[in-house]
Amino acid sequence: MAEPRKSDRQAMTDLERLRHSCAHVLATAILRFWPGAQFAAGPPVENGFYYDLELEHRITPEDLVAIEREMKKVVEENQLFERIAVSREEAIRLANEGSLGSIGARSEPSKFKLDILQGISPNEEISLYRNGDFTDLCAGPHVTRTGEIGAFKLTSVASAYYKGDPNNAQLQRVYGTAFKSPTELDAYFAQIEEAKKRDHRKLGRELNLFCIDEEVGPGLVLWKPKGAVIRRELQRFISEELRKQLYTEVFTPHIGRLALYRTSGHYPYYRESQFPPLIEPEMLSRLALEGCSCADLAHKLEAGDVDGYLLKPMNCPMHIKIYSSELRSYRDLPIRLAEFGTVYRWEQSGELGGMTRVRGFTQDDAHIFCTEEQLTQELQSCLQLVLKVLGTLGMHSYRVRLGLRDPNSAKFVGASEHWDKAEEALRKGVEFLNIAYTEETGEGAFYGPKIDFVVRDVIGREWQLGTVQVDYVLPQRFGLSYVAADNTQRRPVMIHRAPFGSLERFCGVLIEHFAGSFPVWLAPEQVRILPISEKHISYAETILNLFSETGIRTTLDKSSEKVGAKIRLAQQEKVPYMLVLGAREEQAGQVAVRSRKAGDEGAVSATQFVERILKEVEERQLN
RNA sequence: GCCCAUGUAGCUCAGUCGGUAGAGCACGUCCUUGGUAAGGACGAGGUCACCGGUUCAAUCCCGGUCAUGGGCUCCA
Repeated sequence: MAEPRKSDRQAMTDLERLRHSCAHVLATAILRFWPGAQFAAGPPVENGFYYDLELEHRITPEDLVAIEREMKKVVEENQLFERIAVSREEAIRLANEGSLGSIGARSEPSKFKLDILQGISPNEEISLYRNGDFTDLCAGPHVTRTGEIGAFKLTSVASAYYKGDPNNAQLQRVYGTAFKSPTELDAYFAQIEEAKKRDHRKLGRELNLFCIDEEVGPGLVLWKPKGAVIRRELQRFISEELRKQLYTEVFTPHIGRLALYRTSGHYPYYRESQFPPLIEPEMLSRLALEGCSCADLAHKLEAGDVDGYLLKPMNCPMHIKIYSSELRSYRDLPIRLAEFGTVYRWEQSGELGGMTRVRGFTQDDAHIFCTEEQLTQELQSCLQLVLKVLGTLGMHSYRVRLGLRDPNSAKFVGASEHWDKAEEALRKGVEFLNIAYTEETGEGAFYGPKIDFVVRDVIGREWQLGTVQVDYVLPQRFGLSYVAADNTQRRPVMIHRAPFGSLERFCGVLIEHFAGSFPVWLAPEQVRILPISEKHISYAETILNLFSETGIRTTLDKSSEKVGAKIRLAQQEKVPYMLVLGAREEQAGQVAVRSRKAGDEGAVSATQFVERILKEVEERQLN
């Protein structure tokens, strides 16, 4: 489940060593075209390697072809990779004369290499690697000769900031991949092609699940009838579980006063990730008369001189207000408020994509208000719920991340003793459930640590789905309290949790997980009736009515196509069950069952088949 | 937001070295009534993303905008 984290270079696998060496070959080839290119870092990555470089010329896809040809030559030259240990002074001297990440000395120093050198600790040995006439500052290791790189391909060029910091220089990043043999390379690309077929954006369109309309807005999902069925079934599933666990459901509006989010701290600290505030019409007119500029308005909003409404970026402040609307006793706790709450966030335009990264989404949200003593137990229940959800859907390839605060970052608020308690409670929770997890600093929410369930999509990107978070900060900011047994006012602790995370993202991942072939309980269309000819339509309608009355989502294909064509269409649309109805079935009162997966299953009585489907739905079978 | 690429019919894509466009699938009508992955004929469909420039003439060349895709950054 958990990926081994790439740490020290000595731990490089053979494949990583090969790919890292290929990055050097890439640099060698690029320098033959542009000797002045400044190289930064060129590590192996999950599916290949890249090398970052600064170069005035923009590398085009055509350039990649030419570079690839040149790389082939370097491989054919079968150059020896030679390790050279040097003193720090010598390395700095070479960097200053431009000889690192370079073919020979140059007029400009190797500035990135120089900077990297500065970061190497004094007790660490500094090494260079040379292949042919290309020398690079590099800890290695490498393959022995360039000829060992059996097969490679450059895949794309993108931009990246030096050391990932947007304040640094913007570099060009050339991506590629490499394998020991051409067979493996081909298999890799074939697998990518295969994965693309289950891309939720493609399937979402083909299966009419959802669409995103330019005029409605980027990152705003329209759930079409078939997608809506899936979403409704997922919501129903969650609601059932919540009822069992004594949650209560609430509804809250989509907008709220800016003041609310000032108290919570979402505004103005996260204002760049929110839709800008809505200003009351009267206020807007008055400001216009005063000749207020946009800059003034922004300033007034930030300073709190002008109020407005915010499209809600989170549900918690509203749920907090429901909590504080009554006097609470320790006897009432825990109070568990759940809502499928739609929130809006201004995600950066370059980050939007399909259903996995959107600007408006619905969380299967809930907030639990409890005493500190109840915290551990509640966290365990929440984590169990997430596991139940993922288990029911057969999703087993996820990793669990415990997101902690970064003590050096100003992003995190709240007392450190609260963070410690919260982190400890979460750690206990995952350990109690015996889940493998990794701890990552800086991955916490601003108000507290969290457990995230992270999955990968078809192109290997990671997405956070389910999340369980502990929060001491918001109860304090909103002055929440309950009356304890000793008649003192105590502060409750809050848990934020969402087993799906967001319905949009979860559905996107789910489409890919099932490759569009949803289990019966989720399938938008569960049964399609295929009469052999028009003569059998009236029998087909009888069957349709019988099925529809039981709540089974059934349709009838009345088209004048032959059964073969009807079957083909139903298969393409991934309908789990087809019922072929002709004279034989009509006479016997039966239905000929064909399943999406197993094909022709023979005839059974209609009621028998209804029972089978109802059972599969009831048990949420994964078939 | 940044870098690169892309934008032609509902979908997948051709095409025009500048003279306002084409295929397959889907869709509609008709014929066909066929037993487990494509029966046939005809037809309708496009301001070639949008705005501006160059030109006698722009879908094509140039500039800008928007959107999509891949990265980067960010992510409550």
